[in-house]
Amino acid sequence: MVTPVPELGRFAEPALLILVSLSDGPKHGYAIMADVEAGTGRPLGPGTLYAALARLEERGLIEALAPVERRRPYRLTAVGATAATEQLRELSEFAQLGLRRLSRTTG
Amino acid sequence: MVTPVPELGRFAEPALLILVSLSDGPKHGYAIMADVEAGTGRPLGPGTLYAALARLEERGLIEALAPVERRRPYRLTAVGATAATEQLRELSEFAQLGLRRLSRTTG
DNA sequence: CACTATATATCGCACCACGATATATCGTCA
DNA sequence: TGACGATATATCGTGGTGCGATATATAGTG
Repeated sequence: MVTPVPELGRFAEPALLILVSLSDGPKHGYAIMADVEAGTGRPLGPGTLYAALARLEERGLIEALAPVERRRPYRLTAVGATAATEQLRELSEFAQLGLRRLSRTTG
Repeated sequence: MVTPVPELGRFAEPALLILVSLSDGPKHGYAIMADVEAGTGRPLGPGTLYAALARLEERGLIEALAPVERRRPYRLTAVGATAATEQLRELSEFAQLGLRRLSRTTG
């Protein structure tokens, strides 16, 4: 049997998943989908992906590179890298706090 | 000046924020709001809170205790604790991965 | 030649985050 | 006592967006 633990909504913001994927180096949409699914075990469908990419570019966190064949690669901007780093730091801190508390309770 | 780094959407799922807050021990809504804001620096308004509480109870991740005065406290269930722990572990792992990648890129 | 993988795009629905607003009680200070 | 701020819960409306479904097209492979 799968799903031993009930779903607790989303794992992380699709936007953050994308930024982390791009922190590896520039990638195009389809590669991001594959990378995210491989890295987190959760699928990131095209509907979610391309909408999020458009928003991230619009907000200057990523930027489009010259298309190669059919591929439309994106690169993390400095602003995007900073934003992602900050959010990940806070997220990590939060996760540690939560795990500490939970292990104290659960034993 | 504040906001040196642009907003990157939500910080974490309100549901997870609530579960972590309750991992400390039972709390009522208003106390959760204060706790979350104190712990993460981000406000959790009543609209978000009470809707999320209802959903979490419905799904068996938290349970209501007997009201005391005006207060309606909630407690984390065993299922909720397991779900939260699992999600936090994944989140932590993801954050570490992201930070490792980003520090490699940024230098 | 058929089928799968690669690749991007868009639509529509449903969910939900969240500010605003309402209501009520309690404490306290003038 | 009366005003005010803090405590406490509830609900509504709207905008944002997650995400499955669908469409389209090309490249590779058996």
